[in-house]
Amino acid sequence: MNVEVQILEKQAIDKAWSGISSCENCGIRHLALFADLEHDDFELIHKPVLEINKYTGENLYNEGDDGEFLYTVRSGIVKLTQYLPDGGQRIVRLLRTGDVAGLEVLVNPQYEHFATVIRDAQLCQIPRDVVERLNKETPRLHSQLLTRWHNAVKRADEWLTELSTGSSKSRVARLVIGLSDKSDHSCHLFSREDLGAILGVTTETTSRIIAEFKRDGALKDQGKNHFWADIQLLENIANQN
Amino acid sequence: MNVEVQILEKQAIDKAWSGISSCENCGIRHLALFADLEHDDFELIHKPVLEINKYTGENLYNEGDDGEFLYTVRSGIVKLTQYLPDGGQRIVRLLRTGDVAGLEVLVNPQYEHFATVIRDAQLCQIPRDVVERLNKETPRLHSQLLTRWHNAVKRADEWLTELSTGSSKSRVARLVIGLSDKSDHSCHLFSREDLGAILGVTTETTSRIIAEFKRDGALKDQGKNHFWADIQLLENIANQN
DNA sequence: ATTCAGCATTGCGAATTATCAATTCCTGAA
DNA sequence: TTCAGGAATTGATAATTCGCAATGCTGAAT
Repeated sequence: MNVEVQILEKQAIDKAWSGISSCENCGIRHLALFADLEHDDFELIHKPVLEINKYTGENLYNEGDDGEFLYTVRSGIVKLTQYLPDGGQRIVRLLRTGDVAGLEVLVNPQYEHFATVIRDAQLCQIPRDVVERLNKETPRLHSQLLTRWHNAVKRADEWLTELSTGSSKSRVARLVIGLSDKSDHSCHLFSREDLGAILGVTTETTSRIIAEFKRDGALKDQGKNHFWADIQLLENIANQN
Repeated sequence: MNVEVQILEKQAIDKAWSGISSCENCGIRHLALFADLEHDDFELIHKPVLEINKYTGENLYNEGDDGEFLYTVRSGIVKLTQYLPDGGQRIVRLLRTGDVAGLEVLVNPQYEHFATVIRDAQLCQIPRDVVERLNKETPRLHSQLLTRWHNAVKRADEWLTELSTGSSKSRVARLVIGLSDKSDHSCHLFSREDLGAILGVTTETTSRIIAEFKRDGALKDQGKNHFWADIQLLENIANQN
């Protein structure tokens, strides 16, 4: 490697430290893929990691696309969707702060879902090369990767047992609980359509149930899909019927 | 390490090569966790890997148990089940030849499912220590582990989109297709109860639909839950309605 | 403040699925 | 071969959920 290239890379690294994205000093690093990296490891980042903003409704990538980037969610929420041949769709996971979208491209070159922002998000766009290189050169990424995968499976399993088992009412209740902040009872929901696609239930059924929760006082509407949630009551609903 | 221990270990390794379980010469190694290991790596196996037989209905481990072993499925089928607080149960995955049960103990010390044999199985019982040691000492296990996890997620996602979305009839059809051997149209099903727990549907509904498939000629009963399957017809059923 | 478009809600009849209770069918053991 | 017990199937009815259409609500733009 010649000197010029070294300088360019050094600059890129400096930039990464201070400007566009300073992975090493990242505020959410303890949550992120690079949590365990050490100072020297960051020098292996030879391509820029961009910090990007995406707004509700915007798309990160499509199933089948060539997977050039991984995305770490800094804030906001991203949904991963899959479609059936007959057009049926299903949201298979929600990604939140610290989660990674597109992990699969480390194993397979194509994305396996449609990734769409459903709550304004700040993301780190990490070139696949960078992660592959780190994965090859430092063992400190391994355990994070294993943990990530483990987590994805665990969540998928929970999704299945909690959100796809039982009556619609129980399932909506469990979902609402999962989207609630237990400390202050606040709850920010998505469109009824998305909620339905998470639960495998029609938009109307979801709407009816949420409207019922409102009438029963399990949810109090505060506008813009913000609610106050009676967690206890919702848990009762979730565990019966 | 003293000489005696070394000898014991050497014997254990020899045994592993020839007797109880010869991982290096394993007939399904290309499918198994140890696929990429090289000759020297096998010396790192310091505890015996047992080959065990389990019969339908037998249990491998329970959720919450201390995860002492991982199990590679050599033949047969193992179901992984999770329970809801309200008693509802859901089969979240089926493991077949080459799959590993209990991978999660590499990340977390407790099993996350109930693992039960639902078709007579031959298994390799691998002490967690062994895998952890290999994971530490040889990079050749990493990619297998990542691939395994990736696979588990992929399957979980498919399970969700294909087996938990759409009408019961479509879902039963998709499940039957998935359990069919496309080359000879043979299909070996499980109890209606297990099929129901896979699909999140009652035993009776499952039974009715399968009985209907039999009447329609989509399935031809050959006794003991063996069937001949009209894949094409089943696919039509799966993709409509 | 008004308007409009996109969601959310609701009503209603149809279709699906659950539930409970028989029967019938198999299968493995005697 | 017979028999007992578990599993599968079926029936009848209730409960749930869907599908479609109509209506209501909300927030952003004018």
